[in-house]
Amino acid sequence: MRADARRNRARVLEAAEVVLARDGLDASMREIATLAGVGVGTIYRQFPTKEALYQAIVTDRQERLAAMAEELAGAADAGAAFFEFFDRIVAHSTVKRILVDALASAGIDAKAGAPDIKGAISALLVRAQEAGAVRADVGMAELLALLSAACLAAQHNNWSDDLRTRALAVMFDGLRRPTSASGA
Amino acid sequence: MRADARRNRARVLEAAEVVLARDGLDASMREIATLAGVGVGTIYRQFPTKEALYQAIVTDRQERLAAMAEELAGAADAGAAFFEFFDRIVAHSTVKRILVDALASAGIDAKAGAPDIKGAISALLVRAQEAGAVRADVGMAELLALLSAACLAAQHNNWSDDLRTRALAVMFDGLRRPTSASGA
DNA sequence: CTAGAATCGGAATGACTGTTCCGCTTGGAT
DNA sequence: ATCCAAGCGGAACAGTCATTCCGATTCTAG
Repeated sequence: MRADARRNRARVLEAAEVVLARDGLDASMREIATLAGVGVGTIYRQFPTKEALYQAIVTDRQERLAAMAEELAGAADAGAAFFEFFDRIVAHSTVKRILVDALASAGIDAKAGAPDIKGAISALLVRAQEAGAVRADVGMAELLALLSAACLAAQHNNWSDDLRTRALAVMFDGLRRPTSASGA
Repeated sequence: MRADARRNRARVLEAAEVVLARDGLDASMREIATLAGVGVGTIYRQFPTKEALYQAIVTDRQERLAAMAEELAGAADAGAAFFEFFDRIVAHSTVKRILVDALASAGIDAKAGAPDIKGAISALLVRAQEAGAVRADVGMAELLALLSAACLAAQHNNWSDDLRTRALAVMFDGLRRPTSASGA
C-alpha cells in the first residue's frame, strides 16, 4: 500500500467521523470527500460502499467502547464503575450520532464481528450487583434498553450536561432499588 | 370546498399517517399519494409542502395527546394516572414514529400553535407529587427527558410489550423515591 | 342538462444522491 | 533519471426525491 494511499485513508476516516457525527446516515459522500480534501473516487478505492465506510467507523467505536468497559471492570468500586460507564457513554452520544446506532445495533442484534461489548457491559453489571449497588432483578435487556434510551434522547434532544446529570440520576435511583410501591 | 376535495383530504391524511408512521420523515410523497389512491398533485392542492403535511399530522396527534393527559388528570388515583399516561405514550410510540418527534419537539421547543401538552403533563406530575406517588425533586425538564428517551428507544429498537414494561418499571422506581445512596 | 370553475392525475422539472469510470498524476523500485 | 502500476480527481450516470404545471375530468350552481 502506497504512502499517499494510507495518508488519504486516515483523512477520509477522520472527515467521515466528523460529518457522520453531524448528519448521521444522511451525510453525503461528496461532503465527506470535500472535507477530507480528496475526490469521491478516492473514498471508493478504500471503502466499496457508503455502508462499508459507516461500518468501519462503527466498528472502531465499538472497540473503544469495549475497551472502556473492560478498563472500568477492574475498578475497585464496582458500583461507581457501573454508573460512571453509563454516564460516560451517554455524555459521548450527545456529540456522536453514530455511537447511538452502534449501541442500538449492539443491543438489538449482536452483529457478527462486533467486539464483545455485551460481555464487557454484562461484567460491569454483575459486579455492581454483587457489590449491592444495583438491584438484582435487572438484566442485560433492561440495562441496554435504558442505556440506548438515554443515548438516543441525549443525542436527539441535545441534552445539556446539567439535564443529563439530573435525568440519569432518576434512572440510577431506579436501578438501585427494587420495586416496593405498587406498580402502575 | 367541493365534496370530492374534502374526501380526498381525509384519504391523504389517513394514508400519510400510515406511511409516515412506518418510514418517518424519509417517506415519499409518491408513496403517500399511491396509498391514498390520488395523484401527487392532489396532495399539493391541500398541503403546500411536505413539511406542512407532516405538521398537520403532528398537530393532530398533539391534540389527542393533550386530550388524553387532561382526561387522566381528573382520575381519582393521581399516582396511577401519572404512570399510566407515561406507559401509554411509550406504548403508542412503538408504532408511531411521528409521535416521538412531536413529543421531542414539544419538550425541547414548545412550538407555536401547539396545544398545551406541557400544561396537561405538568398537571399530572404535580398531582402525582402531591399524592406522594412521585418524588418532589423532579421537574418537567427531567420528566420530558425521560419520557422522550423511552419513546425514542421504544420506537428505534422496537421494544416488545414485555421489555417496555420491565424497562419502564425501573424508570418508575427512580421516579418514586429520591436519592439516598451516594451518586456516581 | 349544461356551462364553467374547481379539482384531478401524473408527466416533466430540477436538485439532489451513491456509485462508476477513465484520463491524468505520482510514488518508489530500478 | 526512468518507468509504470497504483492511486487520484471529479465529470458522468442512473436513480432518487419534492415540487410544478397543465390538459383532462368531475362536481355543482343555474
